[in-house]
Amino acid sequence: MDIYLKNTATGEKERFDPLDDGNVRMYVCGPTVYDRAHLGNARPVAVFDVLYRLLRHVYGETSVTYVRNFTDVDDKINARAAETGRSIGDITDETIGWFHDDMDALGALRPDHAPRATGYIPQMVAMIKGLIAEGFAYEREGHVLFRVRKYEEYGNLSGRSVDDMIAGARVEVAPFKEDPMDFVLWKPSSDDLPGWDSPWGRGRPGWHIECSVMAYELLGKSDRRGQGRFDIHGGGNDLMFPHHENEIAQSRCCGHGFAQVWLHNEMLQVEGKKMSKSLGNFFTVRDLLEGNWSGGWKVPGEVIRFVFLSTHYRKPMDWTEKKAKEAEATLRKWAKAAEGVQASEDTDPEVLTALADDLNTAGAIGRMHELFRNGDLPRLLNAFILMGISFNAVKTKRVSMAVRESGTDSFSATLTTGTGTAELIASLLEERAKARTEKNFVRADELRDGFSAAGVIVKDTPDGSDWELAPNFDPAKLEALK
RNA sequence: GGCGAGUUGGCGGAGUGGUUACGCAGCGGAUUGCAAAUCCGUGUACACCGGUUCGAUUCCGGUACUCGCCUCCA
Repeated sequence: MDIYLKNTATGEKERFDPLDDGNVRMYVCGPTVYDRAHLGNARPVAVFDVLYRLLRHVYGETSVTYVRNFTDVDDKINARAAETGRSIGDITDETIGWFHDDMDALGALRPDHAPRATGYIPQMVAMIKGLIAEGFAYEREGHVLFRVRKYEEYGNLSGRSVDDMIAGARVEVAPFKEDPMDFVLWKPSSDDLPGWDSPWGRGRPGWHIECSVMAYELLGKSDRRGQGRFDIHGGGNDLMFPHHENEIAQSRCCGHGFAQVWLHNEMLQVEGKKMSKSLGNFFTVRDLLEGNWSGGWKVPGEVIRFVFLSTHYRKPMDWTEKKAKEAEATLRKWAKAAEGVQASEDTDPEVLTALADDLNTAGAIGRMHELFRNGDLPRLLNAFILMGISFNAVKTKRVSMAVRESGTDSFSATLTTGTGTAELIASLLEERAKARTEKNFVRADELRDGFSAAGVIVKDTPDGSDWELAPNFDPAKLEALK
């Protein structure tokens, strides 16, 4: 089974050829932990989780090593600590816990290693020392800066030349920089900020060096030929420059071969616009899970995942409420049909081929629709497992997608706990069924129209009636049907 | 200004040098006491202008528009 991936570094879709079939190694940039993960953070997690699963499927579960870091030393974290008066450790611990919870909800497997930057400070210091020794970095006023001009291939990944970048670019000009493009490897910390002792005084690492170090320690070090190489480095498109460019510069200048294949996912938008706090379309994964967003309803994690996977990772993806509803409807339909069905042992070849073709998840989903239509439920389930999509929450949830009026959300809570309204609906449905058997169509129609007017959507199936609440759900009208 | 990505039917979204994506919505039918649900059927779209070709939505060039990055946001 050949996997093809579009390598940003070469611009070509290439056949993936791991350095070591027995240990396929992948690194993905993880979050800076100062707050809940927003929806945009979740896209690369879902995308690279599918790749992780595919690699495990092809090379074997124990033959893949996946690393995703946590940046737990950063000025944004310091700022958050200063604002709240809480300790940095509290904030990062809590945020890391949240991140795991939220990504678990999306059905993402935990990486094999989820290192924290602060666990690798001595290694960072060592790498920086090496860079200085070789003339690739220099110390000024407690800072250590990377000498970009010294690395000739700088800019190759993102296709930029150093001169272009400086012309008209808003680069930070600091008096101690030799060149405006030089970036920080180490910076001094005042007493109130986290810091570690170093040859350059008490300070903290720059952002980029963390990834170079952790990728080397956990992946590159095990390169059989001792060249510090590993297979795949992934991340969001926005990280390509400067973050990934800087990682490459640092690592290559230490003699590390670094990543062979670079993958970048495109950005996420919301209702056609960039997600931002000022536009009011900013929400976290948790907000979606709990119904605390503009749509107002609780979006199960698998629905979020399904929406992500229905667009190719290298295309901009627009989160819309309409898509979320469609995704949920599809999952519910499949979940219902697949109840009690055993997944097949074999994977549908077309699903696998689609995924192996540069992670064509949308194509794979298209094929899954066909499997459903053809009644090949065992293979549909197998595809679900391969893509990490479950549907437990969708299956058990009777109330969700349409509940969005602020006043009705409390009812959904009541309903899911099985008290009050749910019993009333059940008894009225029973009454209607009885009326129909007795050919009392006047009462049956009255109930049918009544449900509709009260905002209860009834779906009759061979096994009985299913129902859900519509946005216009009106408990008073329902009560009046008694 | 520099760099990059994209433009597919009402909507979403794959893919291909000449044959059906697929889903949703719509329409027609079956079914139904009437509905709903379900099932069956149904849609010839690929921004614009050139070029290559027997033939291009698919390759090449240009134009327009959209979006992203260049500011430690994935």
